[in-house]
Amino acid sequence: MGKQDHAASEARAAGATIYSVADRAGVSIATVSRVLQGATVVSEPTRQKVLAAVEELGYVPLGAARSLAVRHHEAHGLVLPELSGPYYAELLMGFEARAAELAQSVVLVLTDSRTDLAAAVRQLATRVDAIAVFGAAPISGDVVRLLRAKKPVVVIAGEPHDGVEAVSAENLESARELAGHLLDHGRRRALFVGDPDSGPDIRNRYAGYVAAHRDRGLDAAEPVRVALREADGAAFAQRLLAGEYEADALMCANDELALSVMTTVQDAGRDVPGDVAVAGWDDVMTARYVRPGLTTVRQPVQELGALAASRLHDLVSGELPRPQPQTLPTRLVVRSSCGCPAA
Amino acid sequence: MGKQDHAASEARAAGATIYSVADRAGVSIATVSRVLQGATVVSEPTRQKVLAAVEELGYVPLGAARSLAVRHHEAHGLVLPELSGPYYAELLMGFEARAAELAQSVVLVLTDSRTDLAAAVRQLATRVDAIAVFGAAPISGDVVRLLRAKKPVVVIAGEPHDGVEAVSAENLESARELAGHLLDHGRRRALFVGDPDSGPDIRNRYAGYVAAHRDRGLDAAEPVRVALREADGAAFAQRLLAGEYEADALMCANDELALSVMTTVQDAGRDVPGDVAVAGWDDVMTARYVRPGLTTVRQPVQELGALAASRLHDLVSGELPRPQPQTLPTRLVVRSSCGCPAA
DNA sequence: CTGTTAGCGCTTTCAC
DNA sequence: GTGAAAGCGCTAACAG
Repeated sequence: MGKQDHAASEARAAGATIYSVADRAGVSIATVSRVLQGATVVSEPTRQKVLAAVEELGYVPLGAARSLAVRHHEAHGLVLPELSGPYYAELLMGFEARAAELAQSVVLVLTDSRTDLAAAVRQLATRVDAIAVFGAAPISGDVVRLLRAKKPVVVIAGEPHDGVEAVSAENLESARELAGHLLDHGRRRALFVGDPDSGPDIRNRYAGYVAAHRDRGLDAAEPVRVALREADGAAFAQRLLAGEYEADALMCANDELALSVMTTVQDAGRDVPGDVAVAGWDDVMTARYVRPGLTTVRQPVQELGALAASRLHDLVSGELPRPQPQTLPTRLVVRSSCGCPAA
Repeated sequence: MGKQDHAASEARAAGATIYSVADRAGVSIATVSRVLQGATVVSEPTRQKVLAAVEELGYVPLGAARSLAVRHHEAHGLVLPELSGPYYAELLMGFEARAAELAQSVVLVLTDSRTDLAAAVRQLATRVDAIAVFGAAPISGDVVRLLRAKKPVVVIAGEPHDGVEAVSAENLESARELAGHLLDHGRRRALFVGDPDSGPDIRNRYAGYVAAHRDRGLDAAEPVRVALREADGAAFAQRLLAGEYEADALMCANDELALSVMTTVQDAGRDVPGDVAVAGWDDVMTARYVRPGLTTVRQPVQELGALAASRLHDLVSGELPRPQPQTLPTRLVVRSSCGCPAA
């Protein structure tokens, strides 16, 4: 029985199931399933009857039932720290767009809003086929590894853990190029602003900064370890103005930092790049609106998100994980905060 | 049988099910379910055995099976146009955070990346309990209404359709205040830049602009109908510079527009606010970095997202839809692009 | 081309 | 406090 009395619920459209549709169309549920999946051949008249019934009943299939039957969710999970600033938003856009192409839903988890992150991630694993986590997201390696045992995982802008594949943008070489550019403007007291320990991205940017110095037989200074938000930049700028640091160039770990430093310093009457050159990283929208325009490095952020989604899909489809991180190229964007003449 | 040979799969951890866990712990699946849901009372020794088995097997429950059994998804859908610029990103953050509090997953659909939007939304309806769609998202009213028949829907920054509840931020009064502020600076050729037909938000901002004029016995000009992106602002600015319009103040429909207009005009040698005052809407990050600082209106965007998530949850829980739109207050942020002295 | 039927893995009465 | 068993709605053999 059970199955049989589905027919009884036909009336309340809200509860339309494959049974009520089949009933109404005068066919079996298998046929309904067939026309809805567009899979096997169904005679045109039958197909029309079914479609009509679907329409009349306003039938919306229950995804969970399908997932249970086919044994996968057709969904990817994405774990990001937050969405302020353009970086993560673009990453997400790229991820979502590619996932859409691959007919995968995306379920999003923002770690900043979670008190129990491990639980959130476990819960996420419950409803997706694979998960992409941003490298800097404060997820313990344990959780990632645990997950890895059950579902494909790729880390974005992080390092490949044991068996966990990574995708990222190139950092070291472009940082070396950017730092070199600053140095070649004749700056000799270039400071790196940002904490190399806050993640592999920043670590590599600092490494590039060091490399550029080494290339020229110069000594690289220790990094000024500050966090990457606006407020941290402003605070650093105040210390700089107070004479705590001496610098004729600032290579900031990202644009948010660079912009707040630059603005704070300018408001105090200093000239950029005259007194101090400033450079950032990311090429956010604001970078081209400020005066002088901010010299920075453009990352293919959307492509990075898309790559993550693609790899997830590959992995779900049985592809082998790539041990080496997939690295996307970046590009130095020279404007005038570095000392170059305005365009 | 079927059920019985679940035991056989115990070996391959990847396929751990509630059966293998029960088996391993020497209890029934009902008991496993109980300890995992923390629902009914389970003796401490039993609970420990189960937990141990879960741990050893690395058991990750299958969300779809639970959803099917409990007959809801514990997930909310959110349909947004895209994520460039801070507005949608903040909305999403607010939505996600509140959804997390309510123990709901969020599955995101970006319309700009979809070719077949209606299909995407139908597909979304398949896996969530309720859906929030941004008012300006190009979803036909039909789709929304169809959905409405099956699942709770709330529209964000849109208008309450028949039975579809709306949440939004206050626009008209703050627009009136902003326009009045411009006018009270003595500006007499204030133009509204943006297309009132692009959505209820903009329509109300224009209405406020008109009201401010009426308040003062002035005639309001027709709106300059341009889209809301950076490029549209620059294009308009060029036409302005070419003398196609005459204006001593520009009230732009959003900050993105305002910023590109302001920068373009400045680069051509005009003074802001000397030659022309500029105001925007949204209070994006850039608004406080440019010089002069952009006068704008701050919207409680995150709260708006949170409100949408809350309402969705209420609706799912059987609350009645509110016929009137829930409106959140906004606030005029005066900086110096309007003609006020810099702080 | 279409119908029957056996699960997919979990929750939830109902007994004991 | 614990187990047995009946579904939740859908897909996918397997027959016919």
